[in-house]
Amino acid sequence: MASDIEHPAETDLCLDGVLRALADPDRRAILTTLRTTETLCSSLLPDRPRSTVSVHLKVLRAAGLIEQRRQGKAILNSLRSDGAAARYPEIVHAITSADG
Amino acid sequence: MASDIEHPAETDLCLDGVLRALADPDRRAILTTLRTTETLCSSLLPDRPRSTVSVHLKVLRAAGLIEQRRQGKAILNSLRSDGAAARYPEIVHAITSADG
DNA sequence: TTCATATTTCGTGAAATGTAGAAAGAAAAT
DNA sequence: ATTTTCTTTCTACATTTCACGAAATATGAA
Repeated sequence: MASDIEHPAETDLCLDGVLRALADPDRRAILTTLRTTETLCSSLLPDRPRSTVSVHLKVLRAAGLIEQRRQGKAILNSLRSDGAAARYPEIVHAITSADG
Repeated sequence: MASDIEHPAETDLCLDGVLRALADPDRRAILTTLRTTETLCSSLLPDRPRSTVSVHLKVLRAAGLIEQRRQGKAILNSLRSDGAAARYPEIVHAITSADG
């Protein structure tokens, strides 16, 4: 059973989704972490339950901001360079480099 | 009775407020209009009741994105250059110039 | 002051979002 | 096949957000 992780095409992204995804401090914190390291779901936001972090990651992935790929049992999360960052380069760069 | 319109100081602004204000299509449409013309509340978003537009303007003002000043009976809305645009220049510029 | 204009606030309901525990899914090791 | 590990979905609930009409406020004119 291939557990495909769905990543939207760049053309399916919309500014609204990107901005709503970015309008949450926890999700921006996730992006800040991913800027320097590929990280597992369980390592991001240690103070939140896994299910909560998982939902945040789903929002970020649907917005085209991150990429998730399975590696063994775990799933590696990283910034996605061909998605929102490609379609709205200035916006994504400005916000993800603004720090928290 | 002076009805002061409160504009937050630049130092009181926060990224979260700015991004949440920008994460709404109607509010971004307002900003797009204000980019070229000072406009009355009643002229922005003709398809929405005044009360709704008024709340959007309040959110934008609290985020430091717009300035409101009374002129006679009406209130003129314009982009604010010393607020969010000064504190988060790249972000605000990137988003407000991305258009819809 | 009374009236007209322009906007804001209030009260309410609908929709979206965030949180979290429990159960289920996916992959590797035994 | 069973167990273990990591993650996601399910389900429920609380909070937030948004929209709208009605009433209230602010200003200028008659």
